[in-house]
Amino acid sequence: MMKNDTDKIVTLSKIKVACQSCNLYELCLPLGLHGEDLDQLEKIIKRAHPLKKNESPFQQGDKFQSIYAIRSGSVKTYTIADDGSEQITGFYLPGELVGLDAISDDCHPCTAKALETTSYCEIPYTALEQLSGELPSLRHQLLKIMSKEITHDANLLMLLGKKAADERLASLLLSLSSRLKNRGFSATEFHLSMSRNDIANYLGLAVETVSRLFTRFQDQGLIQVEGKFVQIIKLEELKAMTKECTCENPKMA
Amino acid sequence: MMKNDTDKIVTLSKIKVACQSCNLYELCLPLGLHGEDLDQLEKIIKRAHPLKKNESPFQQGDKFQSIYAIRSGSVKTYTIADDGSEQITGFYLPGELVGLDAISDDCHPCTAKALETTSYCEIPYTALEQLSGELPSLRHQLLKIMSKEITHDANLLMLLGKKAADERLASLLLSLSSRLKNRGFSATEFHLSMSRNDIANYLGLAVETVSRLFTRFQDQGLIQVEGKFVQIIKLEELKAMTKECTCENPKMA
DNA sequence: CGACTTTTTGATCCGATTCAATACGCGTGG
DNA sequence: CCACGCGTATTGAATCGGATCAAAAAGTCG
Repeated sequence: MMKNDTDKIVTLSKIKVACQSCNLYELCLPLGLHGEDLDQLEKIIKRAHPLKKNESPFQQGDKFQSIYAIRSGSVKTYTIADDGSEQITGFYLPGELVGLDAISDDCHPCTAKALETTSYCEIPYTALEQLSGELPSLRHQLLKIMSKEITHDANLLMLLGKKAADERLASLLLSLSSRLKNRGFSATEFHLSMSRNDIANYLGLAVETVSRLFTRFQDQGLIQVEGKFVQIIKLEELKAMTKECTCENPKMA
Repeated sequence: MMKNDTDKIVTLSKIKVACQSCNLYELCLPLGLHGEDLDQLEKIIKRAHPLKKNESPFQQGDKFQSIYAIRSGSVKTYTIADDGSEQITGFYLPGELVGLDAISDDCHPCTAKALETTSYCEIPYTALEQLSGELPSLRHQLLKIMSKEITHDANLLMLLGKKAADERLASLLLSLSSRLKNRGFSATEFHLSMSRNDIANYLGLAVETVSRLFTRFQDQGLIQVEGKFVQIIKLEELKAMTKECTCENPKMA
């Protein structure tokens, strides 16, 4: 915890530190690598300057070169439709990989943008793919992470497909909570780096609805909100909310 | 085309035929393999009896063993919530891989069920992962396919997140059309193997809405429907529908 | 401090669900 | 072969949730 905050002020010398000594190395790219394997991975990873808020590591349409591992901060990814409207496709927290969706077409299908000051590592993909041929554990983890992304998306699909507005917001809060928890942060108190607008966009709701929901959740004693800070009071009730409310199809076996 | 239909009647001897001589081998698992590489892949693939309608190659919660490649027919995948309601997460057509979402947790997060008589190949995952360490082209394709699944899901997210009912149905029809086209089938005339109920469930709509939309699309001259047979008349207009109707957020840069 | 953006709150409106009923398709058995 | 029954699909009318429109309040930043 000595560096959650200090992390934001990164000097060049600090940046050059190797994965081995990076305090986040077991979070970011949780590849379960050890010893030599880790050495090899380190060789291909580039450490980049931290992004300032609203800066982008890559833009929609850019040629695909690298995967990005978030070390601290957060980013959102979004696609822009022909008419200029944007759709947020995901929020990424420390320890998560951004850009996996670019592998198939060799070109980024979305733009990533920092929601706050964000430091990350860049992993050239060709090298990663090649290296994964040599290291079974790396290969295993990489496939696993991609699979997780698929599962995650599928869940979200379900969420957006048939969930009511309140269930959607509850799901997002729970998702953030559990992901932060996995990375060693508090599961019940955290800071929303994204705006209400971003949340609304992501959940497929109007900003007004999101705002009203936050108020309602608070009135119901489920959470405590103060601007961007959220405290989850009744985790279990929130969970129940996302599950049971499947008010439809109680017919089929 | 000598086997689209005859395919459904598969004798044991036919099943034993190798990938090399399988007329679908370039569709199913489009891995771009040749010669020896293909030989090696063949060794790990199991051919299974075709599924009859409503049969399942795997159930939600089953231990993850294999990936399944559809050769003919189609399946749906769905998850069952605690309350028993089901959410369809995808439809899979010939040449597509089912079960990739199970890699991360080593257990299938959804059930697959045949929508019609369906033949498939079973690919033991451990062997596939290991083999992909030896064959760069296999590794490359596998990652590519998984990435595509992620992109696909993300698109769907966008669709369900903020699209109106008509745009959703249009998107589904277009998705089926383009996927069938890629596999050498007609892009404009096809058979919907899933029920209206399945479609509604997948798109997050009420059955009645789906039904009304089919009628409306037909009235508008966009498609021709006759039960499960669909003919797309105005492909371009359907496409336009899914794009432009992003009536929201015309504000942000 | 003042201009601008983000968030909240209120009132109205519309699309999609829900409820209800009828039509169709298909397999079974008379 | 047709009658029957059950599941699936279509169509109509009423209701409700969330979007939209409008405006005030709270942050943000130069």
